[in-house]
Amino acid sequence: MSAAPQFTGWQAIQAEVLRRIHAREWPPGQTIPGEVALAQEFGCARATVNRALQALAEAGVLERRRKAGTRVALHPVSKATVTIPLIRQEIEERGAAYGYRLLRRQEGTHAMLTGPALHVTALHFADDTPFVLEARHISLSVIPQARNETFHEISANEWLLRNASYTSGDITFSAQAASAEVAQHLGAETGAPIFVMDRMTWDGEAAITAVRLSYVPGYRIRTVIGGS
Amino acid sequence: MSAAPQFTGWQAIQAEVLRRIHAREWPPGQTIPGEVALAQEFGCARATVNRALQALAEAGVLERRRKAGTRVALHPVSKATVTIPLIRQEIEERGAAYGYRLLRRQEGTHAMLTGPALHVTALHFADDTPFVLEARHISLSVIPQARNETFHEISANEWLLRNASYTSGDITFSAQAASAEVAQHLGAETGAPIFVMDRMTWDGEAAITAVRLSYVPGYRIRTVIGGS
DNA sequence: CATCAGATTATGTCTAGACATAATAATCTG
DNA sequence: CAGATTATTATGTCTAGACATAATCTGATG
Repeated sequence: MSAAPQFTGWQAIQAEVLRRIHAREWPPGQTIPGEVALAQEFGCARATVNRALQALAEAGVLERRRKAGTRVALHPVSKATVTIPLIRQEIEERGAAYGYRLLRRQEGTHAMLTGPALHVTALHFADDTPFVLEARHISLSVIPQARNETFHEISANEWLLRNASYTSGDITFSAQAASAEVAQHLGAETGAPIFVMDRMTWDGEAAITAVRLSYVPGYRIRTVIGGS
Repeated sequence: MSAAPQFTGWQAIQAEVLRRIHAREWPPGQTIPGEVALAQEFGCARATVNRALQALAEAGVLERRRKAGTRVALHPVSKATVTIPLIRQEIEERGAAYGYRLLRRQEGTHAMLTGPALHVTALHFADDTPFVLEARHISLSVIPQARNETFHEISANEWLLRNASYTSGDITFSAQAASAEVAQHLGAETGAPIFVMDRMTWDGEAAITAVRLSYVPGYRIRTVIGGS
């Protein structure tokens, strides 16, 4: 072994490993050579091989366990990374003009939030046509300064980014039938299939905000997997 | 300064950096100290700091540019990783019995695939109730051995995992109104909001398969962000 | 035979130093 | 002063060696 075509950089090694997997040289389930062996074959330091394999493990292509070694994942668990953009950003990236209108703002409570909550409903426009309806609840005990904001000029979406930070969140996507209210705001028929994104964010243990985004019919979210 | 509680491991450093960001010690947009400075402060090697910062940059929390330094991202672009499980696996993880039935299998062509294609329609059940309708097109020029498979016992979903590998893919999620046919198979009303996942996979330049999964009403996909 | 303690081993991570690279800042030149 | 060239600098990556950690394997023991 040697004469190895001098792979330069851990990304090159990652590519070569991927090639062998796709070429079925290392079929799913098989244990691949150890890091030291690969390092010698590729003519590089073990740390370099480690970097490459670790990245592939994170991507779900490999499964690694101490002592047991590294195996090609049986079920290449496709992990698709969906980037959740700012609404304004998403609209402007489509080449449309961003518009915003506050629909309602009132205090109350919410099942998922402790203490008083601020309820804000607003509509985001792309070139004067409704794009997404934002129904949000903000915890006033965690973010009291929200009380002083009218949300008339700036959306809660952006205001929170500037005034609060979160440590974790939870998102679900689903398809819902448009209620009469949602349909009216989005300019759709009642009962139309609506792509809905529910998000909940926490700062440590404290729940900050719960939001439901109802997108205009035809909306789709796109993502790429394995994109080299 | 100093007395720094000996941060051990790059993950600890990552945590500390995250803490400073959340605590607004390093507000969004601000350039944080260079790697050498941090390494000295934390009492570790620069490579360790590098590992931590690189991971955070990959997560979208930091923006790094050579010479310019490292800045806290202005828009914490939430990157949610959605794991796309095998259908069987997803059903069994819900504690339901998996069932499968082939509905149709015929040769033809497909707009996104070059050459002849095999069209397979099948239904996946959870405890005898329909769960998802799979409408798939397989390129016969890329995967000719698909011709010899009846897909009567095994779903195309699983068969492809065992018999083909992909290098890249493209997924879109959307909400669609159930067509009469879809509604009938899923036991839903025509026009009901259906969560739809369209997937396209390639092996290099060759398009392998295009599939549309129409989920039973009420289905939702869930993901977590920032989960430590 | 079943169980537990110790030897083995592959991965996980750190270190200290080095060179590469890209982008900014400074300087020189017409 | 504008434009081109060079110096500087922060990140990107590699190396060689070391120790840590967790599993597995081995063998001894009851």
